[in-house]
Amino acid sequence: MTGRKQFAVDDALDAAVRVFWERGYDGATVAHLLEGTGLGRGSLYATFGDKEELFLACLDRYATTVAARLLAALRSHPGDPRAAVGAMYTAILARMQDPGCPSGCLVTLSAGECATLPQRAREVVQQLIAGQVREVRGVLAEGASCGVVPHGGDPDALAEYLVGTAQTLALLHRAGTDVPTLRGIADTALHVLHPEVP
Amino acid sequence: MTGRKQFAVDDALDAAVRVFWERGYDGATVAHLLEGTGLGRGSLYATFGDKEELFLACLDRYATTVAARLLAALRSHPGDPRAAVGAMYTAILARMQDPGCPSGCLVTLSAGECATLPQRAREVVQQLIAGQVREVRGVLAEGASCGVVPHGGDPDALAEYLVGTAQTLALLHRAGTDVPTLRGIADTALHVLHPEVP
DNA sequence: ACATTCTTGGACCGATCGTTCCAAGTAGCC
DNA sequence: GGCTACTTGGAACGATCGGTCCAAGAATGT
Repeated sequence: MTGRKQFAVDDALDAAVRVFWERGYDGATVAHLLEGTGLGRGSLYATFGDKEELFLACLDRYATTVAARLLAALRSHPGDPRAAVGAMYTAILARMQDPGCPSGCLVTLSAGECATLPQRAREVVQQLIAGQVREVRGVLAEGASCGVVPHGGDPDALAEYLVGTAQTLALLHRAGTDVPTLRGIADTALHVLHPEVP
Repeated sequence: MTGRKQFAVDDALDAAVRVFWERGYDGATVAHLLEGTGLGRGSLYATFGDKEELFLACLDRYATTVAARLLAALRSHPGDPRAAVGAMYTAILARMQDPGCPSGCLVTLSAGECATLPQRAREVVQQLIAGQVREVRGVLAEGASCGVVPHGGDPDALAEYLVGTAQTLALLHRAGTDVPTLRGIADTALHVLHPEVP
């Protein structure tokens, strides 16, 4: 029919990300992916390989586009960990109010699916979460050297806790919790960085 | 072959809970349920109806057995919300170290699956989460009247936050996080109930 | 103009999904 | 001991799953 590709690979990838984001790895069928991307079977398999490979490509795409914006928010307040993490939470909540965006977070969704995920996908998901923790830990360390993080406990646990809270927001959003309630949860979580209270 | 039932319904239900708990609603096939319960197709369908009805029965069973134990821990420290929620977290973490128990929590797992769950199941999951929040809110209110909860913000948000943290523990456990790390997260989260710090 | 290379949509595949159905057989009742 | 009511395991069902294959046709190079 054509000779050269009739579509932009990145556009199709974005569409596939959206399908997985809406339905999860198991819940997204190839038929859903075909409908979402607008591709035919031949094009999809020739371009992306099988469902697992496509999913891995989608995780990567998600990390470099969607998650990257959250990371930018996190880094936008150097030296002030509370403002940095707060900005990340705010960015997450803002995205949830975009009706064009699926609910929750692809990484959180996939983390819940870990038990039934292909091994490579499970490993990538774990790496993505570990990467988020590493980023937050970096921000905290930077702030601690400026004397802004007065927390007395384990800094590693603090970073995991803050990332875990972000995943809580995504999970509860997926379960139908409204954004104002999530805002309250995020604000409450940030009190840990604030022993002297609001 | 028999004339009267050859198995205890509650035992079969417990086995089915375990299967759903391990693989989620979508991931658990009827074949898995047959293997897990040891029943034949005829017995399973005659006793529990279709997969959705069985799942609803499993959610109920889970709530009245597994979740009930966590609730008991929560209520075991009347007047001391921090000890109460801490005991609940400890009970969650203790269960995770039981090798005979699937990882995470059936409710949390199902919350992540909400988008692809049958409507009635989704509603039940939301009700279960709302019930947990109500319980924690009750404990907090009881403690506040005793002057133990010094938090200045929204008490509803505080309850949702504490339940959300429990779900974080379950989600991260499912994703492979080890229990000591989860312990650190739980301890960090409890600092919110402790403005004057450890 | 021709041959080659690549893309494309759909037909098609075996496997597996959830569900229905039924012959075989047992327990309880009169 | 016959009759009814019930349970049971497995056969079988249509639908759908992920994946393969291929004829048709368009772009490229010479």
